[in-house]
Amino acid sequence: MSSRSQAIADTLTRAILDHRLVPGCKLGERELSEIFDVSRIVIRQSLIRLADDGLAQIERNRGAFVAHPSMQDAMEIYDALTLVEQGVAAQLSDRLGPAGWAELRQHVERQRQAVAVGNDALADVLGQEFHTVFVRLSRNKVMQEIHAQLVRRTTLLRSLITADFDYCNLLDDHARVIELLEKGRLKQAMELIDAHHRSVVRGYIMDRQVFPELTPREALEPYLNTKAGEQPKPAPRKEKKESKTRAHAHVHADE
Amino acid sequence: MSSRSQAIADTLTRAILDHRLVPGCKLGERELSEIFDVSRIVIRQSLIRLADDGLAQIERNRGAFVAHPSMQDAMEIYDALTLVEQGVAAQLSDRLGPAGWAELRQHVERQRQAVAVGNDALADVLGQEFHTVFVRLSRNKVMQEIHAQLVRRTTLLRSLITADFDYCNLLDDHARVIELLEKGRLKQAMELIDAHHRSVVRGYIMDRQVFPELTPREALEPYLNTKAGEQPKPAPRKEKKESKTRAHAHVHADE
DNA sequence: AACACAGGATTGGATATCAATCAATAAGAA
DNA sequence: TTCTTATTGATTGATATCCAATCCTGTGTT
Repeated sequence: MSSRSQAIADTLTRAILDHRLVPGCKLGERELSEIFDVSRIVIRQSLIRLADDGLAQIERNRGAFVAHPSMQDAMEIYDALTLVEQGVAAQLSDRLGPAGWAELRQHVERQRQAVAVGNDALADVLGQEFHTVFVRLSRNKVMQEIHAQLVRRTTLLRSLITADFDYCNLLDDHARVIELLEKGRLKQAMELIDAHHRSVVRGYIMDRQVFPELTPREALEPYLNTKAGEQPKPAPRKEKKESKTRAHAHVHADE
Repeated sequence: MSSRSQAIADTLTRAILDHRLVPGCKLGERELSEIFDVSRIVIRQSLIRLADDGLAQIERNRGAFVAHPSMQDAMEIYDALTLVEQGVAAQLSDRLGPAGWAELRQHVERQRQAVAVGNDALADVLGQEFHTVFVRLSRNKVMQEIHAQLVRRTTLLRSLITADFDYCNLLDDHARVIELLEKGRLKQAMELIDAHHRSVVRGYIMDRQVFPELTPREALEPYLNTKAGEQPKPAPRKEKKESKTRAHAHVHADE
C-alpha cells in the first residue's frame, strides 16, 4: 500500500462521502492523530490531500474543516460535471464499440432489477456507478480522475441539502441516454444529460447550518476496526428526522 | 500568504513549467530542504501537492521525481483538454456577452502585435494565456482549476519533446475560433479546437531519455533570490543545441 | 454594555531520532 | 572472469518533542 497519509485521506474521504463528516466539521489535527493513532504530521499530509481534492478547506492558523460549498460552488460543480459527461458522451458516440454499449445496458439492467427487488441501497450505488462506468469507457484515465473528483464533490454537496424533491423522474435517464447515443442522436443525449443534472441542482435547498450530529471520533470509528480496506459502511444517515420527503420515501440519490 | 509548503510547491511548479526541472529528475527531500532552507517535512508536503497535481510522482521508499508521462498519457491529457475547451466553447457560444467577445479579440490582437514586433517570448506567453482567458470567461472557478491543471501538464509534456515541427499554421487558430463561435458555428469551432490540439500532439516525438542538464540546486536558484513572488524567469531553455527546428526558428509553443 | 487584555488552545514549523527499504558496492563461489 | 550473495550506505516514512505565531475566549475594567 502507499503512504499512511493517503490511506487516512481515503478513510476521511469515505466518511465525508457517507455523510458521517458533514460540511463545516472541524478536523482537528490532534483529535485525528489520536483517532488514527498516528502523528500530527501524517494527519496534516492527509488534510492537504483532502484540500487538494476540494473536500476540505484549510484556513491558516485555524485548521481544516470539511468543505462547505456555497450554492454558487454547487452550480459550478454541476456545470463542470455536465460539461465533462457531455464531452464523454460525444466521444463515446463516435468511438464506442458494441461491447461498450452492452456493458452500459447491462449496468442499467442491474440497477433496474435492484429497484424491482426493492434493494434501494444497491440501486443507489449502481446509479452512482453508472456515471463512473460511462466515463471509464472513454479509456481516458485523466478524464476519469477529473470526473471522479467532481462526483466526490457532488456527493459532498448532498450533505448540505434537504433531499425533499422527487428524484423518480430521473430513474430512466440513464437508459434514455444510452438509447439516444446509440442512435447517434448526440445533441438530444447531451441535452438530456444537461437536464438530468440541472433538475437535480434545481432541487437543491441548501441549509446554511448543518448539525454535526456525530463527533469526528464517532464518525470515523466504524472505519477503524476493519484495518484491511473492507467496506464497513454502516451508513447511518440522518434518516431519523421526520420524513420530509414528499411522495417518494425511497430517495434515489442518483446524482 | 498561505502555507510555506504551498509556496514551495508553487516554486517547484514554476521550475517544472519553465523546463528547468525535467521529467525523471529526482526531487530528494534532503536536497530540497537544504535548497529552500526548510525542514524535510515542509518539502514532503510540497511534493504531495505536486503529485496531486500530476507534476510529480512519488514512489514508495524511493522518493519523488518530476513526472515522466508516457505517450499514452500525453494523448489522454490532450484529449481531456480538448474536451474541456470544446465544452467551454459550447457554453460561451450561448452565454457570452459582447464584452467577453471583445476581451477575446483584444487578447488575440495583443498577441498579433507581439508577433509583429518580433517579441516571441511575449507572444508565447499570450498564446498560452489565451486558453486561460477563454476558460475564465465561463465564470466557473471549478472548470478554471481543472483546465489550469491540464494546461500545466501539457506544459510539462513539452519538456519531453523535440519541438521540431511547424507551429505556424496554428497561429491564427485562436482568431478563427472566436470568429466561428461568434457566428454561431459551434460545430466548426469545436472541430477546429480538436484539430488545433490534435496537430500538436501528432507532432510529438517523445524522447525517452531526458538529460537533466541542471541539478535541482541550479534549476531552483533563480527563484530563491527574489523572496517576494516576483517573476525571475530567466528561462534558460535548451536552445543551446544545434537548431533542430526545421524551417521556422521562432517556435511558438502555443499549445 | 463595550472594550481591552491576558491566557489557553491550536496550528505551522524545526529538530532529532528510529525503522524499513532500496541501491550499490564488496565479497565469495562457480 | 562472471555470477550470486551479503553488507553497507543512503533515503524515505514516521514519531516525539519542542517552539513561535496566531486565534479564540473569558475575564476584568471602564
